[in-house]
Amino acid sequence: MRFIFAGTTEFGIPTLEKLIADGHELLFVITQPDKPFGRKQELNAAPIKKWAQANNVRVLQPDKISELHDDIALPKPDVLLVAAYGQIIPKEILDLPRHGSINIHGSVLPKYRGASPIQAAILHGDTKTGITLLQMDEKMDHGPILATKDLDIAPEETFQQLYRRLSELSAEICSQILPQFLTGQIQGEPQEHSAATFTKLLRKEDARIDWTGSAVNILNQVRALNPEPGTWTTLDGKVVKILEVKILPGIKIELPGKLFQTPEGLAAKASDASLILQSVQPAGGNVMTGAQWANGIRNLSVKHFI
RNA sequence: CGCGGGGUAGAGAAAUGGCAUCUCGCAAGGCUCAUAACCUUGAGAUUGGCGGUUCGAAUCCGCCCCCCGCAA
Repeated sequence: MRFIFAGTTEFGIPTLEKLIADGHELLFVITQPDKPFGRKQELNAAPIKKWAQANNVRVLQPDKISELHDDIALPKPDVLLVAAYGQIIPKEILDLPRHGSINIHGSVLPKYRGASPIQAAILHGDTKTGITLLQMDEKMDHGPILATKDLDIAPEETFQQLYRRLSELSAEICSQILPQFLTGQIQGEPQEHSAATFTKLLRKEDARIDWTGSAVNILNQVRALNPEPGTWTTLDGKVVKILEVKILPGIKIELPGKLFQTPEGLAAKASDASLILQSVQPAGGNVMTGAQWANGIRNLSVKHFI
């Protein structure tokens, strides 16, 4: 198989490595242009670009992928494989390769179409998710399904852990399914569109903790949204990131967001239970345990998150 | 020159020109049926670095190094 890969995040790396190990030919990689990043507007290359450079693979970084019409058409690739590219790809481009374009999606479609399927699964407290391999059409995550693979979500699993496991599962499914698709042994099955659900792009406000919510919801939010965009709340008007929490059953205090000491460390009250703050980061400060943070807070007993 | 917070004992924080303090941890001892308890004592600091102002600088001024939040 001769293929082109389009992707930006590290999600696609295990898949690329697996496909190359299987003997498939990677023609080149398409990724987003380098963008100013960080406090000093430093230019930072996307993870896929770094990987490609380290492996002597050609990298193209168009502002719009349609600029690459000829680059994609001329080498007559078998497929264009897309994973977390971050741009809408027009149909003219999708149809260029002999067998069209294939997308790897981090959920079992038609559930969680859109930008943040992995976060959505954790956020909703799902116990199962998976990977879908689908043929791309003009609508987002809408095309015929070639294959899916399920994966159980562990109760305490974080976004990063799940993300990594799903990226490895992607490598498996591509290695197994793509060759069969090219030889016609597998054909796409249309999705059940009436069952489709969608995930929105996560915004900063989605990551703010509502202390009047249930402890389980807050736990899921913390698991799903770290490190990006980073779950947060405020104390005395200053932002505090909440990186890791554990549920502490029982209600002792009425005010939501109220801070108090426990044998296991600093905790804060939610509506139906409390959360032990295992790892926090005040604005301007380093990551620390809740207990360490508490050592420096004056009048802790009258403080509460808002 | 994108906006902003910060560097003080092993950790987290006070102290805005005058003996460097508090909480946690650590060490020794005491009290308790018991402890995330309490009491006593102790060790641990060149206050990021260099220079300047001053009788006196963590504190004021200048330069440099480093860490981080926002934004992108």
